[in-house]
Amino acid sequence: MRATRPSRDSAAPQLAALAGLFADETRAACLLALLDGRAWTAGELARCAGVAASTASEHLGKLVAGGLLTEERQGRHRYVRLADDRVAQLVEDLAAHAAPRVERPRTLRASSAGSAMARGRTCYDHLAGRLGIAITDALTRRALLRQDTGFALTDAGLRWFDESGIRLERAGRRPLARGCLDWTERRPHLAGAAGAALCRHVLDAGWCVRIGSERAVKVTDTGARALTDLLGIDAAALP
Amino acid sequence: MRATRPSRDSAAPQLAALAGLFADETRAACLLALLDGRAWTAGELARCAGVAASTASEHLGKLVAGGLLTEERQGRHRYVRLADDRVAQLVEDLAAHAAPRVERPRTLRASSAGSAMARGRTCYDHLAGRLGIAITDALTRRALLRQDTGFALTDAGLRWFDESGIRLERAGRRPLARGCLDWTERRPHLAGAAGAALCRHVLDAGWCVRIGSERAVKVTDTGARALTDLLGIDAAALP
DNA sequence: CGAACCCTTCGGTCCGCACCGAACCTTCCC
DNA sequence: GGGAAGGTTCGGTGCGGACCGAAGGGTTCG
Repeated sequence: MRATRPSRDSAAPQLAALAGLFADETRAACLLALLDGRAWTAGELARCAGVAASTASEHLGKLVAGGLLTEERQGRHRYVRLADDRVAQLVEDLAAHAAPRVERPRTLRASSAGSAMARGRTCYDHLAGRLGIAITDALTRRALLRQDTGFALTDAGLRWFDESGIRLERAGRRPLARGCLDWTERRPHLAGAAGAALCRHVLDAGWCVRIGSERAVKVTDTGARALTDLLGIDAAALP
Repeated sequence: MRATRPSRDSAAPQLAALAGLFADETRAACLLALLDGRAWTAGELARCAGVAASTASEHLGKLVAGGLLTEERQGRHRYVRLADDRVAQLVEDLAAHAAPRVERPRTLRASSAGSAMARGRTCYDHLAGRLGIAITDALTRRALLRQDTGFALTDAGLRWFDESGIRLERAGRRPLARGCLDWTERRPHLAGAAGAALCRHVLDAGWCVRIGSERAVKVTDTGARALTDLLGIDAAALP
């Protein structure tokens, strides 16, 4: 048994316990998969992580008990999803710090498979990849978003969301705008309540569609026109 | 041996490995202690964490190898500090997520010892506690800092730093302003390059002094006057 | 009702690792 | 030079936990 000194205050055990939830390859793989913001069944995650169903079940139990996931049982299925945007942010932050290297795809096949994700994808509940960066940059160029002194919408930005018919959830403690480091672009894209609202609108309006059942998304023709109109994004620059 | 499925991409092992560095009580205690931004010797950290010197040495080796700490050897001493502000932010984020409870001090002694920290302290390289919050609020009230649509300095805020003679480091990729969740106040205070510059100035100008060798700081009389002049902070409201 | 399916619980195995004390190295000081 | 102090390396110990397969409980569907 280890000595408990007074200076070892109560924060360290809690920090270690939280980190311990991430500190397993299988659980990490589950959390990364769940970063798409959707609910997965226990079996899907087990296959995704490459472990037996019983093993995955135990891991999910720990993640739920630790407050990182919420579960929803429907019939014989157990759906789990990330508990909230704060957890998603934590996973993103850790992943961004863990993978500081820019990976060059080795083969043509890997390159094209990866590039669908690199072109555009969802990151929990907002847009990422070159698409997310292009939108974030366009907002910044039009002085709707301010990145030089921090990360915040401007008054013009608030008006733009209002005039575009994108309703912002200003309730709750979630920040309106937040920078989220993009894995592939290594630069921040728009996250927070505004990023979520924008992503929802873009998907609802049919400006973007999901590719298969993956996180990758692609811009539709309507979407390209709309983005050009609203943000002056050059259609040729869109992924 | 576990099967390595294709879907278990390269990110999960890296994420798990990084989290593993935090997932030990002793290492967590070291990282939290190092959050004061200063360099500690291996022996100090060993005593702080309540383990043998040999044990601490091994832990520090792992943290350095993992890129979380940098070391500097001087004579027979081994000084370690957090590698950079990104690491500090990661520790803060994890700690903030791990300790969602507000702890009520049990004894009078603990209360007074704790309240020095609660009144004002440094958090890596910026100010925290009620002092940090008071300054952040004052900046916000005077429209020098914008928190309602994200977290960024305003143009007036840039001018204020310039006119106050607080030089901002705008080089590097570090954001100028960033919100850092305050442990004791449960609200964000100013971090980032601006928070660091402000903290440095406040200490250099003698507006605040460190209490003993701890993280806690207290406002001097000169400091109280200066803060009232510059930011309109009510001296009575200062900790 | 029985079969197929999804998930969980339970035993049991095995590996990793946090820990300590002892020995050793280096630096500093008398 | 000798001794003290800070730090590291090395064996050895013990616990925690990740894993699997088998068995069992619900749920759905034929």
